[in-house]
Amino acid sequence: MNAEKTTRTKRKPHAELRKAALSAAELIVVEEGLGALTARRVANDAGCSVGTLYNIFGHLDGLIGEVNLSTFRQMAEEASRTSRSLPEGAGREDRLAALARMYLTYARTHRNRWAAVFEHRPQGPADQRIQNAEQLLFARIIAAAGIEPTGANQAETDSLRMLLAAIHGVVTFAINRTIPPADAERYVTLIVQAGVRGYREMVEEGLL
Amino acid sequence: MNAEKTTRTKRKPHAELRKAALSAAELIVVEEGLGALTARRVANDAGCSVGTLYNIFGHLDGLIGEVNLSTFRQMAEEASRTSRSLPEGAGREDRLAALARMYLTYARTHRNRWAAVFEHRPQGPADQRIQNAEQLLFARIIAAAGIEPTGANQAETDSLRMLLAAIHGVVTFAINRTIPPADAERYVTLIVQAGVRGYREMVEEGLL
DNA sequence: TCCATTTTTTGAACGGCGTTCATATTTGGG
DNA sequence: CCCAAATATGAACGCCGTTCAAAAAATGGA
Repeated sequence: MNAEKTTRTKRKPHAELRKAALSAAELIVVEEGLGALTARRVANDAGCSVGTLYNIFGHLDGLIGEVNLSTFRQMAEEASRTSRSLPEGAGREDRLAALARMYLTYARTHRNRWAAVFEHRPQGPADQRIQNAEQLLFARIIAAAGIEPTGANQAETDSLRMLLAAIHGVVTFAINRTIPPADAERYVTLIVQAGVRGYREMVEEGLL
Repeated sequence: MNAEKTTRTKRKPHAELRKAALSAAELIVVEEGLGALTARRVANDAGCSVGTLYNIFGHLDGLIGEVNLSTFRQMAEEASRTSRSLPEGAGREDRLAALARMYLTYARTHRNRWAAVFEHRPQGPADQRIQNAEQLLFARIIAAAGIEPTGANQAETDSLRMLLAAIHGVVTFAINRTIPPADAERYVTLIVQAGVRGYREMVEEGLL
């Protein structure tokens, strides 16, 4: 007997509800932070029961993961926008500095979204999609900086990753008020300049 | 009438209980992470009721703050230990690189404690003691790097703060597996080298 | 059309959370 | 010894994430 015969077609794959829940969740995170996101509130705002939410997203982590995915996509889009707004002949240092300032501005403007991404790091293998989105963001930034992602010069990509990590650190400290927030913009610009110079010098010294 | 007369001496200022609760809380954080720290568990482990915990610490945040304070102190102690273990004539770059590796090692060895410090940032003015402890840690690191904390050269202190932020970013990304953990030690060393060179060059260029 | 079957939705329920508070207990000066 | 002040208690409140039996809705064949 044909097994295919008995499989029923899935009805509405709760597409609309999924979107509604996601919008509700994003709104809550944006306005009140990840801590305010609860299953009951999302269900209420989306107009369904908590059980239905669990049918759609599995666990609440799934919903949070979706919100964070969209945050990474938003940041990647912002990086592209920043890149396009730069003058054609801008050098690498200027491009990187502009992207670094964009990252700082994003973190400040979308503070809760930005924080949520780092507050909630799933550690299972479920975190693959997030990793992918993060790598995509980095690829976009590296491309926006005007570097071809040819695997030829691994040292160059490596040092760019390090620079991004360094920028992230400065932004984190600025948000945490570990360094004076007023200095943050100057700092991110400086660290790009220092990083570019340090990298260049180390290449010349043959250290890379 | 003498007001002093009517004030009763405080009995046991729950000194022992406070210590017991703190030890219990630290053990829970170290072994299971900040998420596992609950008032009921601490009360149970310390041998008191939840209400008593609230009498001692005000809110649970107070208890968490104490744990985080002790983490900063532990890290400051570690920085001093690392400094002492360096050869007498070690240069600044080597000292900073050693301290950066120490920071990475601490984050890995005491992962839950380290994460707790950044997971829980109080934003009220209650965060003053944490800020102080953090600044103390930085001062120790800067001293351990062999720099006199004279206010003379502000640019030097500024750039060191930036370097610490950069190191923090690399360590964060390594812990998050945003950059390959296997590369982390090399990365933190490299970023110190690049930072020192970039700073030096920018001073020569008159940019600082 | 109608009904058996599958899929989806529901809301109550469970245990645990932070926090509060009336009550009980302990304390030390007179 | 007694009593007022300090301290400790544990039950209670409203919330949380999560589960699940039962209800409701949707489907496809007769």
